[in-house]
Amino acid sequence: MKDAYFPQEIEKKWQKIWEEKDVFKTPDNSDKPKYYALSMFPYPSGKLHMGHVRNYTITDVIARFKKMNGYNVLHPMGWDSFGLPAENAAMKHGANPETWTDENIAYMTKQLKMLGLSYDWDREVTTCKPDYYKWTQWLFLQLYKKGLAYKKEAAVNWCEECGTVLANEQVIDGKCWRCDHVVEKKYLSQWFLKITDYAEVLLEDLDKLTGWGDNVKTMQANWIGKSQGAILKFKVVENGLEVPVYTTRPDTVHGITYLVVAPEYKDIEKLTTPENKEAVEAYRANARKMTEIERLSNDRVKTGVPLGTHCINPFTGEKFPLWTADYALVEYGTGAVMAVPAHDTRDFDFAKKYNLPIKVVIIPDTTKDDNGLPYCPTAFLPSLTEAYTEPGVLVNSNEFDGMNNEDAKKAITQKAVDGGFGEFKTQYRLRDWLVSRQRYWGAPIPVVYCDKCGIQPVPEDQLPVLLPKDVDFSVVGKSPITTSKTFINTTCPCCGGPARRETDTMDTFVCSSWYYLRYSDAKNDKMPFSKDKVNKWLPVDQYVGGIEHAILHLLYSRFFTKALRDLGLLDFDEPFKNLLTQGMVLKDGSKMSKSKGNTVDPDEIFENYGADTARLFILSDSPPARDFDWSDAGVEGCYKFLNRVWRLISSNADDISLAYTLPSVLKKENDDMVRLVHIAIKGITNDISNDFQFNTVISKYRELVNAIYDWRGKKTQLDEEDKAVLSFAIVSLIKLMSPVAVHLTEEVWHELGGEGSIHDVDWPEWDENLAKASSITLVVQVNGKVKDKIEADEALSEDELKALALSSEKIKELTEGKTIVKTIVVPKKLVNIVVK
RNA sequence: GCCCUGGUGGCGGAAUCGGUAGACGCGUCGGACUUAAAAUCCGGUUGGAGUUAAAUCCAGUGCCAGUUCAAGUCUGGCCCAGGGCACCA
Repeated sequence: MKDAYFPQEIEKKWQKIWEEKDVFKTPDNSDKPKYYALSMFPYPSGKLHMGHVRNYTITDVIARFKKMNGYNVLHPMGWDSFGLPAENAAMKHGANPETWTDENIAYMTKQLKMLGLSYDWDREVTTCKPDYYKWTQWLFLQLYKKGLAYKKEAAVNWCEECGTVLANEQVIDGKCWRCDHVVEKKYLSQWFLKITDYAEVLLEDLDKLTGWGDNVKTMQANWIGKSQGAILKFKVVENGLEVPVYTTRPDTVHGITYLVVAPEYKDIEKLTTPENKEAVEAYRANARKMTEIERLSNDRVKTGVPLGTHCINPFTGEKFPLWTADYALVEYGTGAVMAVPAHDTRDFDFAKKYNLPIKVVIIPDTTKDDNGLPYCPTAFLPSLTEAYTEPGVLVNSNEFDGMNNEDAKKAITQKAVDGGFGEFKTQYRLRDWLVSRQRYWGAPIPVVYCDKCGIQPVPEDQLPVLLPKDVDFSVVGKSPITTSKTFINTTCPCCGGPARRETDTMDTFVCSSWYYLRYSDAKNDKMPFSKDKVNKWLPVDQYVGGIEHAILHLLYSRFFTKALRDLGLLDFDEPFKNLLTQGMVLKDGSKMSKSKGNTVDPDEIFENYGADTARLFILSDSPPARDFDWSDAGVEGCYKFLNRVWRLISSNADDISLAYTLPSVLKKENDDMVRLVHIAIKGITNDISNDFQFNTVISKYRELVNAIYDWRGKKTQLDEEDKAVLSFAIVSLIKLMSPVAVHLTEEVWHELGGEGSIHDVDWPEWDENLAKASSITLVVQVNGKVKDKIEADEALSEDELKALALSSEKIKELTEGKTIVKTIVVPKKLVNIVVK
């Protein structure tokens, strides 16, 4: 065995051998239980970044650990390869998006192999290849036939920079998620997937996801945004029309003093009197001009204009005016709001500004005010400098006076139901998912338009609808796909007459909403996947990826799984049983990014230190879920550690044998060493099993290595027993390290005469009786403070421990002349003497 | 404003059940080896008091209370940081 560690040499060698010998193939049929470990697949942007390295290393170690523990592990990889960057690169360099993408995939595949990841490459999935997007299109058609995909004219988010519409989830603070360009509203006819049909079940089933973090579940719950309330309908005095409002506060209905409709409200013209028409039109025109960001900005002063018409409150018979104001949103609820300034901060601000009346109908739930006088609404009113939004009891509310406001919500809505002017209503914030994109590099939406027959799905036997190659990427203001001479004109599948193809492609998030299913049966050319295989492998046992997909990809995938279950394509209802959201990789306290110039190129690390160092380091300093601060010194430290491991083994190689036999009775120092190995096996196994705490796993590698060095350093010559102990320690160490330092351990395994691959051996086991020190350190406290530590036999009884503690000179001194009130004994650990 | 996560040395972080706070590493300081450097090895490193040196003592896990023989850990009330949602009625 060589004296020095040459990672570059051994890593290349083993990567080649593993590939030749198909070490990481996953058989579909096996007696072992299945385990599906999955990393979020990457967009082939060009090169791997450290975030990828972290993500894939975490999943790889999990996959290898599970394999060594007797599971048949599925650990695949693929490419989320449709999307705008490829198209932009094509426009910039005059290349084809496909060529650009293929080159990137080839380069990144090489990098993934250099990292020593245990993928079954036979299951590779590439979303931009026709053999994959054929099935994306097929699934779209199944959704269409079920009424879950539909086209409608709607106000949609438009990014001028990207030249396409965006889903709500892709608009962050009013800006495009990809390019940060301000998003505008446009009225366009677009394709949607009906995710709102699943709003309730997507929310409810979050409870089933016990293997997900609360942060992600809360984000999804907030995004779905369920609220319980009522629809109340108000008759317009002037023309008899009805204006329905959605409210979560039906208990405040007696306090309505005006009503607001959004500027875009559909019936707003009918609700406006001729005298007010001009002012209302001007206000609406102004609202249209404003960007979403301006309109939603929080500190904006509220504005509005009266429409001139009035409604009657069916509860009180009171007449109140209608206004339009842009603090009412057309897309939420009914687009109209009942205003109760006394009990809503927004209405309060508005009423103050326009001098509208404020009527108190809820007061704090107490019978006396600060002066000991009974509360009354008129006394409460002058003190009202802001809306009272807390719980309380009703006043000024006829028969509901004195009722608790929570009870009143139900009672008042019930009265509206009985009177025919209202209903209970559950409202969600979630909108349908806009999936059409006016771009080239995506899966074509498989429909055609016929003047006679309307929208027609492409027959399934004509799939895939291939992307045309004869396109001009230099066009501005429209999708390159529209420049194709061969793509657009086709025949109607229904009447055979002339028809046009849909030129929009699908959001890439559609492609990525089902890729994890395809891995179970990646080469199927009859179906997206067979039901047997998908049911066998899914759900994913451990999914690992970035928190940035907390809503987007993870919500869409959950929706897809539920929809495909309802289509009968699979039998489970959640795709990802356990989710690990890894933290970001930081450098100098901020996220690695090209613009900040603080990136570290994985290639350089592989070249200078080897993949094993990179793997070890990326797992070492922080728990996986937390952000990880990259430090060059830290990399250096991990490299030194691997060298230290190498030297430990190479300098003792002649004394290590894989076929060792440990005698049952050992010398004291050898017994202690064996115990330390058992402690390490137990600790490392538990740390991996328990939330994948790889940082402590690695600190335990170091402790074990330090202990073996210490033990060895005390011996000048080794007898047979010593050699067996050394062999046991070293063999255990390399097995424990094999999921992380995949190449080094394989090399050492073979240098020591091992057969096959260390990655096929079983995970070491520990003996519970040996996984602890031979004696205990008894901690002696006086009044809860540590005062002495005594080595003791662990077999001692409580009374013996107590006696031992009291026999300590130190304790005698401290307790002298004082009364021992109480003595607490924690077996095998601690004695606390309470004195006065 | 609401929700989630977190707050421990110079730094990353460790501490199954409430039971030795600071494992392991980085950095740093000192030493060994060397003509020298690198590499390697050994030792110190929470703060304060104390001592020639040690022993030893006191304080200490964001803040304030509480429960307990014992609190980083449990309870109540705050403060701060990061993230998510938000004129959503």
